[in-house]
Amino acid sequence: MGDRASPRLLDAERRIQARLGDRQLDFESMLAVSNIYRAATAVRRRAEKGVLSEFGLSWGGFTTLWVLWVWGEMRTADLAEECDLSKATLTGVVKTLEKRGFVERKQVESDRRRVTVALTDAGLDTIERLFPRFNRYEGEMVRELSTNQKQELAELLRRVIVTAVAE
Amino acid sequence: MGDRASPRLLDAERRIQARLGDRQLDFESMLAVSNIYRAATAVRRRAEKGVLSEFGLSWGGFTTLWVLWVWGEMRTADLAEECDLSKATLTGVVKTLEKRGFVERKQVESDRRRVTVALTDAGLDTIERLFPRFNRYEGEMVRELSTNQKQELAELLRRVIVTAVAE
DNA sequence: CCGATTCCGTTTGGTAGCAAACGAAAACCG
DNA sequence: CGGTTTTCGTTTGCTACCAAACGGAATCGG
Repeated sequence: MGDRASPRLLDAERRIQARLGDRQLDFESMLAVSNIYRAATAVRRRAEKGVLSEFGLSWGGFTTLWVLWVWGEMRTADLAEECDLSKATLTGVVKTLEKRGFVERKQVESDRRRVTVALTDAGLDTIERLFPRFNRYEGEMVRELSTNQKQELAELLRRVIVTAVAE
Repeated sequence: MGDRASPRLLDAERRIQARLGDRQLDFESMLAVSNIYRAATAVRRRAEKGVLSEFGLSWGGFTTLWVLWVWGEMRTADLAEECDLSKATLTGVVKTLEKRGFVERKQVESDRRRVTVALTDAGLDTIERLFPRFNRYEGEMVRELSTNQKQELAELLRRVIVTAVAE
């Protein structure tokens, strides 16, 4: 209950209650959700300033490279879904990755509306050197958690994801 | 163990291992970190498409309004820190909020480099109507979790935040 | 005092992110 | 076939986000 012990947060809670008047406040949910967001921001910033910047990659760029590495050449639409990005955003990310020489676009002969994206040799080399370091960095981010706690965390988050994604 | 049970993920794990060869993979950490990010994205998107869009606010805009509501008029630098944004980003967010009529800037008389930001009447009215709904939405996002699990989740994330933010 | 330094918010230039509109290509169907 | 509809990826227009550079204002040191 480290959060509850913080005078900073107790103060905030008191202020919020004052603003809310009689209306009830679901403090546990508020804390859970806001911590999800803060953790994600912190972890992303850390990754981008640390490992990723050395390779000239953003979080989204890394994700895209990683997906292509694991799954191989893919159509734009599938790649976007796998990266959890809109088609429009993926177009931009791929454009940047192309500029950096990490990926290449290929027109599909049988259907000229379609385009596939694949790693270049440089992209392959980069992700193969980068991923082990990224995975090590991930380990550092959760180093205060036991193996069980990591699994517990992943599972709790999975339930939130399922709820949030469902329409 | 929901994640491990998914054939989709097992397949991915196998592929990653194949790419990695003999090098070891810290799968628990990978899953924990990637789920943090996916959960944050899902929760944010859901909030922006649901509650927030009705009020013409982004996640960052809402956060800013909320901080100003709880803490009152603030200097730009403090507001940026409290919102966990860079000064530059906050300038933009405040500009948007000003355009929408939610906040106003005030030059500080005693030190003309400084600027404070405060809620307008419209901003106050908005956040007072919005926050209860946002808090209800937060509850929905974690409705699959017991109170203990919410606290557990918040605590596990707090440890990650502390690790990631420390330099 | 006054020159150098520090402090503060904004601007600049870049990437990332989305929805909606678009244009070309394929598929559908009468 | 040929017109309509659907399916693609991209473009457009917007907000958000950051680091670094900037420029005005305050402060510090002699």
